[in-house]
Amino acid sequence: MTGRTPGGRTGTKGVARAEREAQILAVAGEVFAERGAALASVAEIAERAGISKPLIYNYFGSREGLLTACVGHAAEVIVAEIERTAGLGEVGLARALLTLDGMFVLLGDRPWMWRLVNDATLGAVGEAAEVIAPYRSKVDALAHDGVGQLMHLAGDDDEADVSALVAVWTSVFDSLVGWWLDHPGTSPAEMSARCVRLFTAVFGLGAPPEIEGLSG
Amino acid sequence: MTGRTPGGRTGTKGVARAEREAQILAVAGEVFAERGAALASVAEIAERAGISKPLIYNYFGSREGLLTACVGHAAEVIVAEIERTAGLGEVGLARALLTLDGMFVLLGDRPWMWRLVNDATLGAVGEAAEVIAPYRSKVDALAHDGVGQLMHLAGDDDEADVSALVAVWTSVFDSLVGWWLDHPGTSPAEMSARCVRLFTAVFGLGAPPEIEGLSG
DNA sequence: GGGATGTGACTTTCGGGTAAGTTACCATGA
DNA sequence: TCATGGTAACTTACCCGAAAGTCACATCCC
Repeated sequence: MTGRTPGGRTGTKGVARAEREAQILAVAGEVFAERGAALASVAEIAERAGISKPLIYNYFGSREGLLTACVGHAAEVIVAEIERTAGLGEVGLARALLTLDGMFVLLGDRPWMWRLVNDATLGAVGEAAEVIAPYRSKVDALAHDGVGQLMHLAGDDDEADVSALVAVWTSVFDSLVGWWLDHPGTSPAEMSARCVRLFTAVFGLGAPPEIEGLSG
Repeated sequence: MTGRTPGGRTGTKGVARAEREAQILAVAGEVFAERGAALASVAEIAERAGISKPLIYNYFGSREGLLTACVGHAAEVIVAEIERTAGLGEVGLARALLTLDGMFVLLGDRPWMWRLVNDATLGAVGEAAEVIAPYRSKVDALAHDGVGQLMHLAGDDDEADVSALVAVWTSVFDSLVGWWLDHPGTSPAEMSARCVRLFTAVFGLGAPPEIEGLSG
């Protein structure tokens, strides 16, 4: 008697387990990315997926489990793409542009993946942080590799300098992808062309002049 | 009878209103920046400040009011500094380096300010978003100005290209400041010197070669 | 009919916010 | 100098809503 059925139907809808799981994962990825991983509620995910909250717990055990699955899947896909382009044999700016281009193509039909993996609130304690750490390490190592080559060419082998430039490059990459995601309707090819123009313009400027007025 | 005093003393501690307000503002700024604006709880702020939660509501009305005060103050200080260095008359990379240097000096004794103003979770709806929007606009306009000069020199006046490069430059600035905040013990002068080295190394590379294998 | 799929209604926890009362400081009058 | 009362500063103990997580039950397909 407790489980009356006034509004919605209860009982199975004939959706296979694997299919439902993939659907939840996709919807959850979008919501986590849109609201921020720490702020999204599983009630909203359930609503957007057209199912009830307990079903999500039935499939993923906990909110943390769901987030972990989303983040793990997205990170794996993204890192694989970065590794692919890094292994193509190009160096320097050419490698950078190839990596960007590959990412634009990859994210074409799941733009939320990038936002999810780079969510700032993931860094907090929790299972998701542990899941994403190794992927972040891999990406950092690849960036360190590429940036190190460039810096060596420029005659600067200071380890702290390389570390700082890795942070900068990672951030440049993120901002270009972010800008692209914020301007839908631009094809990957167009965006890659834009990146080439920007790189050419910026790197064509030459070294900066002497600066006066700095502290110290 | 209700207001018993089992553990801590109740009643005034003789702290003047202005002093207490400044103390709460400073502690709240740190906590908001550390946990993320959307995730920090006023209970933790109260605990770290050594006072009770209702006192904060007495001073700032609501959590939103407290956050707004923190963000507004921090944004004002930071934007003023950026405007100061932007008005110094330098252009291009020299202006960029001066702005960075000024920011390092400014943030020396309140490093949390940067993280707070650039908190990603501030963008969500709420009073704090409205408070920070005009400051963000100002900074964007200044960056747009500087980047536009550079791009014009390089012969690229495409508005979308400029917009994208503004995003990139903002992000580069943020990553350099962030790296510095993550490596305490480095003086502003040392960090500025590092920035000069990095800029010199990167911009000395020259334009990228032709790339093959891009999409499209 | 039995297992897989699915749900309404519930409990629990946590954090924002409030009501009501307590204590210290300080001015005033004698 | 000392009582006295008013006010500013502060706290305990509570309320309330939102979101995580659970339970018993309902439905469908073979």
